[in-house]
Amino acid sequence: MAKALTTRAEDYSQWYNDLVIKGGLADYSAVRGCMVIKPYGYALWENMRDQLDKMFKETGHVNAYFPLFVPKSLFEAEEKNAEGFAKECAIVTHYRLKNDPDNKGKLIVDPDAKLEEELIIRPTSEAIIWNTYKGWIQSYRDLPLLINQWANVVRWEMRTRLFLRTAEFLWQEGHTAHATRQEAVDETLQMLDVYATFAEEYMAVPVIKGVKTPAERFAGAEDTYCIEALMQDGKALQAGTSHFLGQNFAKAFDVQFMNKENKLEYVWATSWGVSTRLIGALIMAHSDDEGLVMPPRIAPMQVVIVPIYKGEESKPVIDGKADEVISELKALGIRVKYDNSDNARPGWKFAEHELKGVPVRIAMGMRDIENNVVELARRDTKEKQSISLEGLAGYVKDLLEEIQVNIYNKALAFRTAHTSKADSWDEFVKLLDEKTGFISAHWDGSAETEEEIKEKTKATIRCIPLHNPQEDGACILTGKPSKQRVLFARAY
RNA sequence: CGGGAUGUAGCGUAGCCCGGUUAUCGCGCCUGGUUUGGGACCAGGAGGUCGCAAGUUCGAAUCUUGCCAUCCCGACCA
Repeated sequence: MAKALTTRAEDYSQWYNDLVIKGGLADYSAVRGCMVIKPYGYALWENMRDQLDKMFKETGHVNAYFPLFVPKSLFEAEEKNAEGFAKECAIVTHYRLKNDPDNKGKLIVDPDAKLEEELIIRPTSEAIIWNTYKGWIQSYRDLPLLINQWANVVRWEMRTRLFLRTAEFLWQEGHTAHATRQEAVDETLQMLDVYATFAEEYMAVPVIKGVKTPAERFAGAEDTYCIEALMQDGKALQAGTSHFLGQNFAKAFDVQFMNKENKLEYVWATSWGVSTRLIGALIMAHSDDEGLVMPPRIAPMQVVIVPIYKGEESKPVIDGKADEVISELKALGIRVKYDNSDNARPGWKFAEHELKGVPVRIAMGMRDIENNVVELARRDTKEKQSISLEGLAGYVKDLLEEIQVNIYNKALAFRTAHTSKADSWDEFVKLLDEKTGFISAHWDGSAETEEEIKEKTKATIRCIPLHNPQEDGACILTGKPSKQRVLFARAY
């Protein structure tokens, strides 16, 4: 029991930290508020990224790259956007160091190397991108412009948490320009669907699509759409956002195009992004007290094979059989690792791969080979069974799909069990404290009420779900009339 | 930036109140060997600016002051 994990019940935050660090995904770095993504965590991110990238390309987008630095004058061009991010920006003021004359071996900032204009390290790239788009768009023939960027951004957060909120994080940001409002709105909703599909079908995390209230809206957007996921501690996590930016950025950066009628018009814009925060969502949605649970479709390792040697003479026999199984699995496109390292015994390897969340484990010893079987264990249910070597690869392929579906259903059942309706303030508070999760309740639509509910309970309106049924009701706080329920939760 | 706590080996820790040989223990690490069906065992070994600085003292991990860092709770947030 060398690597005992903290359990969910003992300390949820510690459990999460243990999973990230001991599961080998990431670690704290020497830089305050930043993290190091370790190879296993990065492999997971690469799988997620590749799939998302494929989906972006299928919907007509291309990738490009824009500068890390945003001159302050560009940054401040769209006022609301600038104001929204101003409090969390890292700023470059100088471009040179020099030897400290008073302290040998130390460096100081060279006061002669002060920049005339400060550079903001991008907290998001709207400003630099729209400044660039201005030069790319003249005619309706240049539209739509559908570009995505894979990048890092910096937001100087007060408090950080691995994957969920770090000072620097990896993400993708799509920035599109369209000739009409409708086209831009359609794009915004299309990308929201892409995110929801990715979350549900690949990450096995059920999400609710919705629109944010004005108070929760992205700085500079006309509408912010989001996908909201529920974590096992009953808190919600915003897993992705898609913004309809209207003509705000076009006007701020003077991006106009000549339409078919030979008239100048401002373009319509969207932006949308998901980040490494998705990894945090994945961890908290599926993992258990034994460790991570990786959804097979994006798991860095889908299958691990552990040989169980008995005496030197068994090694070539087992290795030989394992080689056959590995080539069969690989032929079906399955990511498989043969863990024949000699520095850990089988029990240690079992526990280690459970901690890392590998969906399927195959154990092979002489006993199995004599009977033409292997021991197959699935991570999601912890079930073990003996399976014939005949047709094993096909069986594993089907099993991986079954596991994918099963962990999605498990997460969905959890969310269903933690989604309730509240029709009075008392009921609302009670549900929030005792049952936790999403609470569907009436709200009078005012920012003041939203704020007061937040102050009293720490619960925020996560979203107004799309295709929300309309029904008459009374606001849980003020009793004023309301036309629809909105989704409340405490959130990360 | 406000309130609270904590800094001892890669990790987790004892010692501190009440100053006194060579700083404790576990895990991990290295070497050799025996092992391998749920986190092996034996033998040997390496690893420390006790967060930093100053002070008190014959003597400081221990007491005092200052600084730094981290964590938790707020505010902020993908």
